[in-house]
Amino acid sequence: MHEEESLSEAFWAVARRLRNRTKVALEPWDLSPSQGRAMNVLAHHGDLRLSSLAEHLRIAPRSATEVVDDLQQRGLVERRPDPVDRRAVLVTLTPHGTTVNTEIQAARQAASARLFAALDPADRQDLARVLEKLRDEG
Amino acid sequence: MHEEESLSEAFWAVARRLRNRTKVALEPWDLSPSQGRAMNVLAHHGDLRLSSLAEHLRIAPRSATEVVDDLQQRGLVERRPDPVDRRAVLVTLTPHGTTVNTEIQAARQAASARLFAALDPADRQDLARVLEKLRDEG
DNA sequence: CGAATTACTGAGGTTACCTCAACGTGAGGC
DNA sequence: GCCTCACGTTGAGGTAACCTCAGTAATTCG
Repeated sequence: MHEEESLSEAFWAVARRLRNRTKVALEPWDLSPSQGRAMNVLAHHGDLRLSSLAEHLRIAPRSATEVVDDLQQRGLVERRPDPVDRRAVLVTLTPHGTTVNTEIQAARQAASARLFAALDPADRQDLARVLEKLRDEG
Repeated sequence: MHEEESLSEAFWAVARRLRNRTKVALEPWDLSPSQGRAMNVLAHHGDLRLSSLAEHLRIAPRSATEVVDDLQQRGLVERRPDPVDRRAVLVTLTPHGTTVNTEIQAARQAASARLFAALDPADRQDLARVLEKLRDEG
């Protein structure tokens, strides 16, 4: 009866630990959540219009302008005119931005690896299997 | 090599689903995160001084005053003088607050149960076992 | 041409916190 | 009984990371 409750409690307890570690690992870059996600979205999708970047980040276009402004000031991102629509702006990672994003992902991965390292291979496999079910079904 | 990365990715994907569901389930009460947690802390610990409630919530005492103010206005919580120290204030759930907290926990549990229901008992046990390790060790 | 779209800008608002300083009251040490 | 410290409250002001609304300029499309 209380199985689900303790499951979600345990889940959140682990999530909290994981979040703390990645937060600490990401502090050196001092990026807001949206800024970090923006870098990653751009790394995966290549150039994006400001409007579609906003959609990916689920923030208002007005806010995306500021996120990109900040990222651009730091030289992580640049604006280019869209060749097929001169009203539009394409946002791209600069080479430096690509490097930084790679570093950030590495730090993030290292942080979580340190937590999951407490598990033996069998546990990791169990966890991976169950998480996949939870992610895909339900 | 990429095992930890996908593990944490899967973990966060599941966390996101879980968070969305509980958020939706909790909307009817319109409580801030700290307010919700405060109710729960009080339900578990009984009376608490405002200062120790603040510690439990990891917020500043100044902010705890406001959280309790709001909860009190809604009749979920009441302030009583501490019998052993008349400077101090004890915060308690009212009967109504206890009821509401129970309802909230039920809604939260129902929301997560719907997700974890996708698992068969063996998977649930595996998950519980692995999460416990991650929560306690690491 | 006129309407719609794209992004930028400014102004102002929101939430959920924070710090700092001051205040009234009460507790405890000596 | 004094002095200092602790407890909660209050006010003022600040912050991050968003939001909406309104208006502008450039451009595209029917």
